[in-house]
Amino acid sequence: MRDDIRRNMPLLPMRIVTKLTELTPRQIRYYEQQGLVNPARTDGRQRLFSFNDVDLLLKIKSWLEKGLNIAGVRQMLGEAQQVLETKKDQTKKATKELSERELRKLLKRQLTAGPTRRVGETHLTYGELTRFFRH
DNA sequence: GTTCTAACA
DNA sequence: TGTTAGGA
Repeated sequence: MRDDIRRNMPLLPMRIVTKLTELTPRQIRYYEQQGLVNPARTDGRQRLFSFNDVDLLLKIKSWLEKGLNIAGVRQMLGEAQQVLETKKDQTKKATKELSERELRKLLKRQLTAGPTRRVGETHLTYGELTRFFRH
């Protein structure tokens, strides 16, 4: 699979990735700190992202927008990994289905757990989100 | 001009 | 998360 090599080739600097993902450099660096992504480095300090990195950042972004926290995203990534390791073919479809299932599970788990929400950004309130689940 | 790390009126 | 300081 030569295509994988291409997708994993570190080519994109911060500025490009911020435009591609609509994320701030601060957010991207923070996600890296949390172990969600691990972009390559140039001379030892500047980050270089691959197209796969960008894809991953977009997934992370969508998950966070759906109400997951960092821990939730980690679990989603773990799920995706397990699926990839298990089913070597049809991974795309399998991953997506399982992810949707896990997403619901994680959301409910987090909401039941309590206020893990932060002060700053809060589009979704407890009531708005919990009504999608049967209690 | 860009990006990096660390830190917080 | 934003923003700023101080360097590379």
